Amino acid sequence: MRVTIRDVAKRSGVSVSTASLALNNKPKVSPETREKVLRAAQELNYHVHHTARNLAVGMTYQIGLFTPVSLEHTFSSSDFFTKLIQGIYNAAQDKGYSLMLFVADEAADVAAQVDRWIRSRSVDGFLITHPSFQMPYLDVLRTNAIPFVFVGRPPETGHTSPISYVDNDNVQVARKATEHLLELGHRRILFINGPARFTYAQDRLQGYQDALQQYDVSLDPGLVKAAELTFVDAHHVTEQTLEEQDFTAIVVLNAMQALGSIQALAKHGLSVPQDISIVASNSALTAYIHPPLTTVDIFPYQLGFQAVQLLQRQIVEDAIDHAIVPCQLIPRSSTVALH
Amino acid sequence: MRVTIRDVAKRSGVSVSTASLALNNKPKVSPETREKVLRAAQELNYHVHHTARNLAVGMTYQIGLFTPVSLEHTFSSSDFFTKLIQGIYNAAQDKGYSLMLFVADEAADVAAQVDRWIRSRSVDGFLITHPSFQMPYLDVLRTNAIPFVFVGRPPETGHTSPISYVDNDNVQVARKATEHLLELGHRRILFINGPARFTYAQDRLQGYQDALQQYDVSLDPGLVKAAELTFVDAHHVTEQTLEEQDFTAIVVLNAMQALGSIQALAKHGLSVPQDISIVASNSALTAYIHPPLTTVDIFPYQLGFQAVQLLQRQIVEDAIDHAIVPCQLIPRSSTVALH
DNA sequence: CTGAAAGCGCTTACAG
DNA sequence: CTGAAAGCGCTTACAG
Repeated sequence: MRVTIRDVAKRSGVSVSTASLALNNKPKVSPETREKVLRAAQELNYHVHHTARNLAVGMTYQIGLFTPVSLEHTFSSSDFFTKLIQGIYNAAQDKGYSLMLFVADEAADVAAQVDRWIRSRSVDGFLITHPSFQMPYLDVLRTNAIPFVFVGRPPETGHTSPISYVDNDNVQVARKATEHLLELGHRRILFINGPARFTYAQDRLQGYQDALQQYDVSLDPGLVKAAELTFVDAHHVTEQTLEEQDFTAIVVLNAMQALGSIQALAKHGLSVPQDISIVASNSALTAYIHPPLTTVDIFPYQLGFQAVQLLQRQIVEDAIDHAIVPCQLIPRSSTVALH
Repeated sequence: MRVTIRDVAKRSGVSVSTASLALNNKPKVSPETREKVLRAAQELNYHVHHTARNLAVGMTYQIGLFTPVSLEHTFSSSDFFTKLIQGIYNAAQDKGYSLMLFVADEAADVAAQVDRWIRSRSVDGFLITHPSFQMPYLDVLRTNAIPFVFVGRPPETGHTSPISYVDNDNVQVARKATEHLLELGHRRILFINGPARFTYAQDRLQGYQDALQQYDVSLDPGLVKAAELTFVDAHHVTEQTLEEQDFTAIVVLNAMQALGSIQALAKHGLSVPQDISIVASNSALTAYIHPPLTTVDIFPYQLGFQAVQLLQRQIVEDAIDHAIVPCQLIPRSSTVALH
C-alpha cells in the first residue's frame, strides 16, 4: 500500500495541510510540529508523489533534453557528450529537476513534436544541444514562450530576441593551441578546422588568426582547411596539404582527426613529434593514443552544469543570459620545439 | 490560457466524461459523438495534460533509462550508445512512453537513489544498460517489484528469480569473425577479447572456441588475450604477442582496438591486410579507418527497440523474457586469403 | 450511449 | 501556528 501525506498527517496528529507545510519546509509551522511530521514521514518511509505534487503546483520539474543524435559523428569519437550529460544531470538533481530525453530524428517532424511536448505540459523548459542543427522548432519554442537554452553558440540568423546559451571558449581553444606552437618556434602551422556550418569553427578560426597576428605571422590561406571530425577527412586533408605546402605543425580539432593526420604523416615517412608537432582539443582519447597528444582541454561537464543553471534562471526569473567555459592547454609529447 | 477537456466538452456539447471517453478512443461512444468531440479538440488545439492524466490512471508512462556513464570507455569510441538510445526512444514513443534519464555516478549511493525514484513514483519501469556494473540497486528493484530489463546479459550471481534482458548474439559475433578467417585459410588467429568482467567477453570466447573446433584447429591459449577496448591496450597486446607467437590474423572487438593493433603492426613493419588480416565488430568507425575493416556488425538500434518491448510486456503482463539480436559479417578489405 | 460524481495525492489561499 | 476546503485536469465506475 502506498503511504500518502494523509498517513503522515494522521500519525503525527496534525492536519494534511500542516503536514504538507512541514514537509515542504514552509516557514509558518512550529519547530515541534515540523519535527513531529518529519519523524512520522521517516518512520512511514513517506515520499511525495511527484505526479500529484506537480499537478497541484502546475509545474513538471522536468527538463527536456533535446538532442539531434543524427549528428553522431560529432560525438561518437569523444566523451564530450557523456561528460556533458553528467554535468547536466548533476546540476538538474541539485535543483530538483529530472531529465526527459528527446531524440530528434531528422526524418520526423520535429517542430510538431516539440509542439506536442509543450502542450501536453511535459517539461518546464528545454536544453538543446547543437544549435547548428536545423532549427524548425525555434518558432514553436518562441510562440509558446517556453524557456530553453542552447548548448553551443547558436548561429546568427537574424533572431529578433536574444537566446540563452553556454559554449566553450572556442576562440581561446584555437588561440592557445596556436600560441603554444608559435612559442615553440613553429611558424607554418596547418590549421584543420571543423566544417564551416558549425559556429565553433568560426570561433576557432578567429583564435588561430588572433594568435598569428600576435606573433606577427601573416596568415597563409593555404594552411587553413576544413574537415569533418573524422579519421578519413583529416587523413585526406593532411595528405593533400603535404603535397602543396610546407608546414612543421598541425592544429586539429579532436583525437580522431589527430589519428588520421598521424597516419597520413606516417605514410609519408613523417613522425610525430620528430618531424611534425600536433595539438588537438577535446581530450577524450588522448590517453589512448600514441604519442600522447598535447591538447587544449575543454570542459563539457561544466558546460552541462552551467546550461542547467541558465535554464533554471530563465524558468524562475525569465532571465536570458549566456556563459562561456574556459579551456586549458595541456602540453604532452606530441609537440616539440623547432630547431 | 490552457485549454482543458472541459472546454472541449463544452464546445462539442457533451459532458466531460463523454469527452474523455471519445478522446481516449474508448468503445462505448457513438461515432457521431466521437467525431464531434475530436473536431472540437482539433479546433481548440487541445492536448491532454499528461500530469493530470497520469495522476488519474496511476501510471507515469515514463521509463527510467538508467546508465552507469562512468563506464565511458566502453561507449566513447563507438556509436553503440547513440544507436541504442535511438532504438529505445523510437520504441518508447510508439508505446506512449517518455524516457527519463538517470545517470549513475559511482560515488553516489545509487541504491538509495533508485529507492527514491521508485517511491516518488517517477517511472513505471527501468531500462538498465551494462549490467556488469556493480548492482547494489538490484535488491531495491526487487523488493519494490518494479519492472526492469537489462541491456546486456546480466552475470550469473545466483539470482533467485530470472531477469529480463536483451543482448547481442556475442557467441555468434566471435564465431563468424573467426570462421571468416578460417575460411580464408588462416589457422593461427590472435583473439583479442574484452575484459573478463563483462559477460560479452565470456560469450565471445565461446564463439572463438566453437569456430576453431568446427575447423579442427586446436586452441592455443597463447593466442587468447584480454584487453580493454582502447587503442593502447590493443597496441600493447598486439606488440607483446608479436614477440611470443606466430599468427596471420587478428580478431578484435572494436575499431579503437583495430587502430591500436594496426599501428603496433606497422611499427614492426607489418601491414594490413598484406601481412596480417583483421576483423573487428561494432562498426562505428569502420568507414573512417584505413583500411576499411571487415566487421561483424551488431545492431544496437534493435537492441534498444526490443528492450522497450520487453519492458512494456513486463509492465502490462508481468512477463519475464529475453531477446538475442543476431549479427552479420561484412567483408571489407582488411581481410584477405592466406597464400 | 451519456452524465454526475468521486477520486488520484498533493498544495495553497482562506479563516480562525 | 493550524485546519477545512477547494482545486490542479484528468479518468472511471456507477446510474440512467
